[in-house]
Amino acid sequence: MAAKRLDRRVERTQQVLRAALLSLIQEKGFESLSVQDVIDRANVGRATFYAHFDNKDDLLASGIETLRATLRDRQRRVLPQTAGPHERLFTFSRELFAHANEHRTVFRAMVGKRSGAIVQQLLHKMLVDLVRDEVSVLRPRRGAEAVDAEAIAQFIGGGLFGLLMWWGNGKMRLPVDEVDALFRRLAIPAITAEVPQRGPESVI
Amino acid sequence: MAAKRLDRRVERTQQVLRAALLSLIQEKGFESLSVQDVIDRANVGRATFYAHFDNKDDLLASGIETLRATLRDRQRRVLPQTAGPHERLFTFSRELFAHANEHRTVFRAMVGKRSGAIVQQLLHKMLVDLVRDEVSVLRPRRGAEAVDAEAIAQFIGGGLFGLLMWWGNGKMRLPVDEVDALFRRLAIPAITAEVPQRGPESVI
DNA sequence: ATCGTTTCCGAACATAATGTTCATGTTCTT
DNA sequence: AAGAACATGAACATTATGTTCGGAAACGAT
Repeated sequence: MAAKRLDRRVERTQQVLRAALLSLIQEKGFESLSVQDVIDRANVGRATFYAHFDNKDDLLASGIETLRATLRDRQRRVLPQTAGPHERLFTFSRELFAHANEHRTVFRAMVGKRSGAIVQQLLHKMLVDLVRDEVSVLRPRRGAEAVDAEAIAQFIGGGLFGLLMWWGNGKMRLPVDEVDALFRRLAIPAITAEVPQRGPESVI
Repeated sequence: MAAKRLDRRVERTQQVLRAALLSLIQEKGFESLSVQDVIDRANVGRATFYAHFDNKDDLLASGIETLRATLRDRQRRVLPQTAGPHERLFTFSRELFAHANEHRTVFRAMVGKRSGAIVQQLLHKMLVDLVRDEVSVLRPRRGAEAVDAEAIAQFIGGGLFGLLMWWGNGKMRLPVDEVDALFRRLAIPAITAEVPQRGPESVI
């Protein structure tokens, strides 16, 4: 947890490596991109790379971690402005779509057919985590429902992922607000349906 | 479309290659598995492999195609027995979960952490396709709603994928019927919510 | 400013997989 | 039975991977 102050050189090289990866992804996609490419672009010794990361995938994972942090910050910055409890559920989704929209070039390169699978896997996991946070807060532990809560998180997280991929890889014709609204319209009923004794409105 | 009668040899080698792939996946996972491994196990010449498939991934894709066909057959066999219209929506889901349950060893090896990303990508796509078929049938084209229909398919397909992964990679504590029921409870409200003028019951 | 430590470099190296080619032999189909 | 289609296997060029090591440079602390 406690972020130990890292050696300047370490921070610098890791940063430059992530940057190189990002720029290369936009050019060639993740799959067709070698460690050699990265260290060339980053101007970093081969041995140095392997001193920091196990391989390509490890570097990517570190990059995704950065993204997650960025999204958290965005959300924190916006959260105090949203008053209604209706908007408070899945607050992150709006920021997610907005972020994807702003960096659409990078986004497309990352999750497009060329870059593919591993990136998507990591993104999927990240989204499920985000959803789980909200779902578990929303419905405190009540014994047997714990299983269902996780299932719901998996379902909605997966759905969000699918929606995001489709929207992002398509022409992105829908504006951010509309995809987000669409997501909410799809996700919220799924939650409420799992609590039959309450009406849809009482959940928020 | 029309399945041309293939040369016996062709059919045989492709089949033995797919079988070799499957058994190897269970041992090492898909990622850490070379073309060399496959052709050794299959007892097939190197040149022969590349005469049939472009690479590992291509072979895998062919395998998934087989799976899809299997599922289709299962569904066709069971469909006439299901009477109520309630069970007619997403009929394939039950067969899907059942199939995963029967071949849980293979399933786990395929989509587990070791095999990973590409397999999941293909499976995801397959599920979305299956869902789309049902959703588009359910709500015929009505102009502007076409966009939404695709979005719904993506959402539900993604959700199903998430659910399946979670269930399959976990301890599979829930019986088949319950996961399936869970899926329906989550998916169906998502559909009906998109047609506000109708009540939840009228859709089925 | 110096000193001890950490990191970086860069080149070399062993290993391993990839995808192609070709001459030859085998097995289909008709 | 004959010609076409397929399989073989070995060789080959290419490319990437991850590791090693001595020496140089940058760092943090005092």
